[in-house]
Amino acid sequence: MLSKKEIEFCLQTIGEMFPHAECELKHTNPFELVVAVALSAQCTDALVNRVTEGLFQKYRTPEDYANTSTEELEQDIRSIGLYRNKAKNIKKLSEMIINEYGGVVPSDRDELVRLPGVGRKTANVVASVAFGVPAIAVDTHVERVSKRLGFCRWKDSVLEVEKTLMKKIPVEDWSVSHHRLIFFGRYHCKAQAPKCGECPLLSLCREGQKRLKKGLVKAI
DNA sequence: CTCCCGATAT
DNA sequence: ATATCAGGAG
Repeated sequence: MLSKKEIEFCLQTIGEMFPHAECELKHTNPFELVVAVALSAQCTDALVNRVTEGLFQKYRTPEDYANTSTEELEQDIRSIGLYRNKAKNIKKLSEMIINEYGGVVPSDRDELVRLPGVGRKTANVVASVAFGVPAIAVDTHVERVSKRLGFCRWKDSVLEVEKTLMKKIPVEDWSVSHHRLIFFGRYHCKAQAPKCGECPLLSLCREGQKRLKKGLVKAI
Protein backbone atom coordinates (compact mmCIF):
# COMPACT_ATOMS: atom_id res chain seq x y z
CA MET A 1 0.00 0.00 0.00
CA LEU A 2 1.18 3.48 -0.84
CA SER A 3 2.11 5.84 1.99
CA LYS A 4 0.20 8.98 2.88
CA LYS A 5 2.95 10.98 1.18
CA GLU A 6 2.79 8.93 -2.03
CA ILE A 7 -0.99 9.21 -2.16
CA GLU A 8 -0.70 12.96 -1.73
CA PHE A 9 1.71 13.05 -4.68
CA CYS A 10 -0.66 10.96 -6.83
CA LEU A 11 -3.61 13.21 -6.08
CA GLN A 12 -1.61 16.33 -6.85
CA THR A 13 -0.42 14.86 -10.15
CA ILE A 14 -3.96 13.85 -11.07
CA GLY A 15 -5.07 17.36 -10.15
CA GLU A 16 -2.67 18.73 -12.74
CA MET A 17 -4.09 16.32 -15.33
CA PHE A 18 -7.67 17.33 -14.47
CA PRO A 19 -7.70 20.87 -13.02
CA HIS A 20 -11.48 21.18 -13.30
CA ALA A 21 -12.63 17.91 -11.75
CA GLU A 22 -16.13 18.40 -10.41
CA CYS A 23 -19.60 16.85 -10.45
CA GLU A 24 -20.70 16.24 -14.05
CA LEU A 25 -24.31 15.43 -13.21
CA LYS A 26 -26.36 18.43 -14.31
CA HIS A 27 -28.61 19.85 -11.58
CA THR A 28 -29.83 23.21 -10.28
CA ASN A 29 -30.80 22.23 -6.72
CA PRO A 30 -30.31 19.40 -4.16
CA PHE A 31 -33.49 17.61 -5.18
CA GLU A 32 -32.46 17.43 -8.83
CA LEU A 33 -29.10 16.09 -7.71
CA VAL A 34 -30.77 13.33 -5.69
CA VAL A 35 -32.80 12.30 -8.74
CA ALA A 36 -29.77 12.48 -11.05
CA VAL A 37 -27.56 10.40 -8.78
CA ALA A 38 -30.35 7.87 -8.20
CA LEU A 39 -30.57 7.52 -11.98
CA SER A 40 -26.82 7.21 -12.42
CA ALA A 41 -26.39 3.71 -10.99
CA GLN A 42 -24.66 1.48 -13.58
CA CYS A 43 -25.08 4.18 -16.20
CA THR A 44 -22.88 6.92 -17.63
CA ASP A 45 -23.25 10.56 -16.55
CA ALA A 46 -23.60 11.56 -20.20
CA LEU A 47 -26.70 9.41 -20.60
CA VAL A 48 -28.17 10.63 -17.30
CA ASN A 49 -27.74 14.24 -18.41
CA ARG A 50 -29.40 13.48 -21.73
CA VAL A 51 -32.45 12.09 -19.90
CA THR A 52 -32.65 14.66 -17.12
CA GLU A 53 -32.62 17.52 -19.61
CA GLY A 54 -36.21 16.68 -20.51
CA LEU A 55 -37.10 15.11 -17.18
CA PHE A 56 -36.34 18.25 -15.14
CA GLN A 57 -38.54 20.30 -17.47
CA LYS A 58 -41.47 17.99 -16.91
CA TYR A 59 -40.91 17.29 -13.19
CA ARG A 60 -39.84 20.28 -11.11
CA THR A 61 -40.79 19.29 -7.55
CA PRO A 62 -41.14 16.11 -5.45
CA GLU A 63 -44.91 16.56 -5.83
CA ASP A 64 -44.60 16.26 -9.61
CA TYR A 65 -43.03 12.80 -9.27
CA ALA A 66 -45.41 11.76 -6.49
CA ASN A 67 -48.42 12.67 -8.64
CA THR A 68 -47.27 10.67 -11.67
CA SER A 69 -47.97 7.02 -12.33
CA THR A 70 -45.03 4.70 -12.05
CA GLU A 71 -45.66 3.57 -15.64
CA GLU A 72 -45.37 7.09 -17.01
CA LEU A 73 -42.19 7.78 -15.06
CA GLU A 74 -40.76 4.48 -16.33
CA GLN A 75 -41.33 5.63 -19.89
CA ASP A 76 -39.72 8.99 -19.18
CA ILE A 77 -36.49 7.35 -17.99
CA ARG A 78 -36.64 4.18 -20.09
CA SER A 79 -33.42 4.81 -22.01
CA ILE A 80 -31.52 4.48 -18.74
CA GLY A 81 -30.85 0.98 -17.51
CA LEU A 82 -32.62 -0.49 -14.46
CA TYR A 83 -35.51 1.87 -15.16
CA ARG A 84 -38.21 -0.04 -13.30
CA ASN A 85 -36.32 0.02 -9.99
CA LYS A 86 -35.29 3.61 -10.53
CA ALA A 87 -38.80 4.84 -11.35
CA LYS A 88 -40.20 3.17 -8.26
CA ASN A 89 -37.38 4.55 -6.09
CA ILE A 90 -37.73 8.11 -7.34
CA LYS A 91 -41.48 8.12 -6.82
CA LYS A 92 -41.16 6.70 -3.29
CA LEU A 93 -38.24 8.93 -2.42
CA SER A 94 -40.23 11.97 -3.53
CA GLU A 95 -43.13 10.94 -1.30
CA MET A 96 -40.77 10.53 1.64
CA ILE A 97 -39.21 13.95 1.09
CA ILE A 98 -42.71 15.46 1.07
CA ASN A 99 -44.13 13.53 4.02
CA GLU A 100 -41.10 13.21 6.29
CA TYR A 101 -38.89 16.15 5.39
CA GLY A 102 -41.35 18.92 4.53
CA GLY A 103 -40.41 18.83 0.87
CA VAL A 104 -36.76 19.63 1.61
CA VAL A 105 -33.90 17.24 0.86
CA PRO A 106 -32.10 16.37 4.13
CA SER A 107 -28.38 17.17 4.27
CA ASP A 108 -27.52 14.48 6.81
CA ARG A 109 -26.06 11.30 5.33
CA ASP A 110 -27.94 9.00 7.70
CA GLU A 111 -31.21 10.64 6.69
CA LEU A 112 -30.31 10.49 2.99
CA VAL A 113 -29.60 6.76 3.20
CA ARG A 114 -33.16 6.18 4.41
CA LEU A 115 -34.42 7.21 0.98
CA PRO A 116 -35.08 4.30 -1.40
CA GLY A 117 -32.45 4.01 -4.10
CA VAL A 118 -30.02 6.05 -2.02
CA GLY A 119 -27.14 4.03 -0.60
CA ARG A 120 -23.94 5.17 1.05
CA LYS A 121 -22.28 6.24 -2.19
CA THR A 122 -25.25 8.32 -3.39
CA ALA A 123 -25.68 9.87 0.08
CA ASN A 124 -22.02 10.88 0.07
CA VAL A 125 -22.38 12.53 -3.34
CA VAL A 126 -25.45 14.52 -2.30
CA ALA A 127 -24.03 15.55 1.07
CA SER A 128 -20.76 16.57 -0.51
CA VAL A 129 -21.87 18.24 -3.75
CA ALA A 130 -25.18 19.78 -2.65
CA PHE A 131 -24.38 20.65 0.97
CA GLY A 132 -20.60 20.95 1.16
CA VAL A 133 -20.22 18.17 3.72
CA PRO A 134 -16.75 16.56 3.46
CA ALA A 135 -17.15 13.06 2.03
CA ILE A 136 -15.53 10.53 -0.28
CA ALA A 137 -18.08 8.70 -2.40
CA VAL A 138 -16.55 5.43 -3.54
CA ASP A 139 -18.01 4.52 -6.91
CA THR A 140 -16.68 2.12 -9.53
CA HIS A 141 -13.99 4.58 -10.66
CA VAL A 142 -12.72 5.49 -7.19
CA GLU A 143 -12.62 1.83 -6.21
CA ARG A 144 -10.78 0.72 -9.36
CA VAL A 145 -8.23 3.56 -9.30
CA SER A 146 -7.57 3.17 -5.57
CA LYS A 147 -6.91 -0.53 -6.01
CA ARG A 148 -4.80 -0.21 -9.14
CA LEU A 149 -2.57 2.51 -7.74
CA GLY A 150 -2.32 0.79 -4.37
CA PHE A 151 -4.14 3.30 -2.19
CA CYS A 152 -5.80 0.28 -0.56
CA ARG A 153 -5.86 -3.53 -0.79
CA TRP A 154 -7.38 -5.44 -3.67
CA LYS A 155 -9.72 -7.35 -1.41
CA ASP A 156 -11.09 -4.27 0.34
CA SER A 157 -14.84 -3.67 0.31
CA VAL A 158 -16.04 -0.25 -0.88
CA LEU A 159 -16.57 0.73 2.74
CA GLU A 160 -13.00 -0.25 3.60
CA VAL A 161 -11.76 1.72 0.61
CA GLU A 162 -13.67 4.76 1.83
CA LYS A 163 -12.30 4.42 5.38
CA THR A 164 -8.73 4.05 4.12
CA LEU A 165 -9.03 7.10 1.86
CA MET A 166 -10.52 9.18 4.69
CA LYS A 167 -7.63 8.14 6.90
CA LYS A 168 -4.96 8.95 4.32
CA ILE A 169 -6.39 12.17 2.87
CA PRO A 170 -6.83 15.41 4.89
CA VAL A 171 -10.51 16.23 5.48
CA GLU A 172 -10.29 19.52 3.63
CA ASP A 173 -9.19 17.61 0.49
CA TRP A 174 -11.85 14.86 0.57
CA SER A 175 -14.26 16.37 -1.91
CA VAL A 176 -11.74 17.59 -4.46
CA SER A 177 -9.73 14.36 -4.22
CA HIS A 178 -12.89 12.34 -4.73
CA HIS A 179 -13.65 14.21 -7.96
CA ARG A 180 -10.06 13.92 -9.15
CA LEU A 181 -10.20 10.15 -8.74
CA ILE A 182 -13.49 10.04 -10.66
CA PHE A 183 -12.06 11.98 -13.60
CA PHE A 184 -8.82 10.01 -13.56
CA GLY A 185 -10.78 6.75 -13.64
CA ARG A 186 -13.30 7.91 -16.21
CA TYR A 187 -10.97 9.46 -18.75
CA HIS A 188 -7.51 8.01 -18.13
CA CYS A 189 -7.31 4.96 -15.85
CA LYS A 190 -10.32 3.41 -17.60
CA ALA A 191 -11.63 -0.06 -16.84
CA GLN A 192 -11.00 -1.12 -20.44
CA ALA A 193 -7.80 0.05 -22.14
CA PRO A 194 -6.25 2.19 -19.38
CA LYS A 195 -3.70 4.67 -20.70
CA CYS A 196 -0.72 3.31 -18.75
CA GLY A 197 1.66 4.20 -21.59
CA GLU A 198 1.04 7.89 -21.09
CA CYS A 199 0.52 7.86 -17.33
CA PRO A 200 2.74 10.02 -15.12
CA LEU A 201 2.05 7.60 -12.24
CA LEU A 202 3.18 4.44 -14.04
CA SER A 203 6.44 4.11 -12.08
CA LEU A 204 4.67 3.90 -8.73
CA CYS A 205 1.49 2.13 -9.90
CA ARG A 206 1.26 -1.46 -8.78
CA GLU A 207 -1.17 -2.50 -11.50
CA GLY A 208 0.73 -0.45 -14.11
CA GLN A 209 3.97 -2.27 -13.33
CA LYS A 210 2.18 -5.59 -13.55
CA ARG A 211 0.81 -4.65 -16.95
CA LEU A 212 4.22 -3.44 -18.05
CA LYS A 213 5.78 -6.84 -17.30
CA LYS A 214 2.99 -8.56 -19.18
CA GLY A 215 3.71 -6.39 -22.21
CA LEU A 216 0.28 -4.80 -22.06
CA VAL A 217 1.52 -1.22 -21.90
CA LYS A 218 1.86 0.58 -25.20
CA ALA A 219 4.55 3.25 -25.17
CA ILE A 220 3.42 6.65 -26.33
C1' DC B 1 -24.80 -13.58 -3.93
C1' DT B 2 -28.32 -12.30 -7.65
C1' DC B 3 -31.22 -9.29 -9.98
C1' DC B 4 -32.30 -5.09 -12.25
C1' DC B 5 -31.24 -3.22 -17.82
C1' DG B 6 -30.39 0.17 -21.93
C1' DA B 7 -26.54 2.53 -24.26
C1' DT B 8 -21.92 2.63 -25.51
C1' DA B 9 -16.92 1.36 -25.94
C1' DT B 10 -13.80 -2.16 -26.91
C1' DA C 1 -19.86 -10.61 -28.79
C1' DT C 2 -18.61 -8.89 -24.37
C1' DA C 3 -17.49 -5.45 -20.77
C1' DT C 4 -18.73 -1.45 -18.50
C1' DC C 5 -21.31 2.46 -16.80
C1' DA C 6 -20.99 8.05 -10.46
C1' DG C 7 -25.24 1.06 -7.27
C1' DG C 8 -28.83 -0.51 -4.39
C1' DA C 9 -32.08 -3.86 -2.60
C1' DG C 10 -33.62 -8.46 -1.45
